[in-house]
Amino acid sequence: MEENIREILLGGQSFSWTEEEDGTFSAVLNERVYRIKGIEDAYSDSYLHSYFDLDYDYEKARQEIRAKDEVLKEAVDKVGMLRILKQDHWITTISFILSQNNNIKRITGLYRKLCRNYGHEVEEGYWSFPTPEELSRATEEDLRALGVGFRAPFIIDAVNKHYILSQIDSLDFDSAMDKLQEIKGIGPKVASCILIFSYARREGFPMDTWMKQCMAKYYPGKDKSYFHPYEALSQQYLFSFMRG
DNA sequence: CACCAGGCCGTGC
DNA sequence: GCACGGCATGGT
Repeated sequence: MEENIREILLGGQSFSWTEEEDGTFSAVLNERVYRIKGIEDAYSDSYLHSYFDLDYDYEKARQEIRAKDEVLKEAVDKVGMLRILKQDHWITTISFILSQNNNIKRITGLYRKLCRNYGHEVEEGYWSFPTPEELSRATEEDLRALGVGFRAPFIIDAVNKHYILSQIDSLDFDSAMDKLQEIKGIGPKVASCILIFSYARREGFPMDTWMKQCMAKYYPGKDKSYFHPYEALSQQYLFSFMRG
């Protein structure tokens, strides 16, 4: 089954990627520019090997999710094959703080403004996402001027508490959720996105507006435990299905 | 003009 | 514990 690379990179789990005119996807990660056409381009690079979680059997997971019920079958067949990325903790944290009460297009725009204004140029025209230290130069007023709105103080708090992100790996899921929510602007939904999309915690099940609709319509009375042990990947298929 | 977008915070009960 | 209004911005 061919991977839905566009949905994987642009469908709402990452805001780092740009689709170029020729169909190449590019992103600044790991202090350099990566350009790929498909997953096959990731196998020869150790950073991308981890980033695309190539050691996990997504085909098997997909088949088991597909066999769960008719809704998931339709979702999986329509969406194709998804992966869940293992992204940088810091980048993912700020990305999903930006995501609250926002849409993917505008989140991507704000992400790029942060890169252009506070990151550094690793190649002509390609800017890195700012480190906590780089972003600490920004005041709340600076961030509001960029257009992040009421999320400005949340970003400042994340800069001040970024050390939290190195403490997550040693915690169980519930403790990790609580720990991330010590940062202002991070609630249950954003915390679960961070745990899924950068800590490979497959039991996360973010409930955004799309998923609330989905659960009310197709899974009344059920919760994330129904999807065990594929909570995160099932959610990702359903999210793409609902938006599609 | 309204309502929505990968929600959360502060307040009130 | 749960319900509610407010919140910046841009798109429909």
